[in-house]
Amino acid sequence: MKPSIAARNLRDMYRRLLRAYGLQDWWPARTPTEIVVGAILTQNTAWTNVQRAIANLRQARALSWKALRDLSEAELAELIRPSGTYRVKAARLLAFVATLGHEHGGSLESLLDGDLEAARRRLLAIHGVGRETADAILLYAANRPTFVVDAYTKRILRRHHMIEAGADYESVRELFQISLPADAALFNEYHALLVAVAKKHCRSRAACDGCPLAALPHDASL
DNA sequence: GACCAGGCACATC
DNA sequence: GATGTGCATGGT
Repeated sequence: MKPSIAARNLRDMYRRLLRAYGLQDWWPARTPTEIVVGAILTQNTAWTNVQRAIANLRQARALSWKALRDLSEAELAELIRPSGTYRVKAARLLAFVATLGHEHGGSLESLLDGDLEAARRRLLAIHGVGRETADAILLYAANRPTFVVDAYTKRILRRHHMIEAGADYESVRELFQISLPADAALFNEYHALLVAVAKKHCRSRAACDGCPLAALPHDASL
């Protein structure tokens, strides 16, 4: 697909979703610390379970870098147990805290500021931070214009013939980056709208009925 | 009871 | 570079 066509399709899709669902206000005004913690805890996990874990951390007054650093891995694991894969995630949270302390003087701003792609590479170098988590942290905690690609995003774009089967993360992200203005509020909203439409209309073939994207060329079997 | 959810690291080919 | 596997909970 020619880049100009893909760009037009992406913008058309956004207009349809926004008209159908309105502003989603995803991951609004919370502390950057809580957003980073949530981004790691939500890896392959339903958001309701992440909220339980975050509630535990808040209850334990552990939602700050200093408090997290002072917890043992076992203590942290116990607090975040409801979010699943808790031993893995405890190690990842502590890896993030350690990197922040050792290489950025404990300043999240210094980690996330500066050239966007450079900041993204710094995040990706942290154990436990992959592409989606890095982009979520940059977008939601620092308001940087990087698009968060998830399984829903790929599925919808695939169904609408906008990407190839098996398209990798970076190529899908790049499609958004080059097709849309670099606007964090837009990227935030677009991603939230994709999740909303997928949850409502992509669970089964029959669920396609009433989908705001049904008028666009698509293949519901994908 | 299977399947999924706002993935990632690691091993293997 | 692509594919397979372990991690582990709570909801449907």
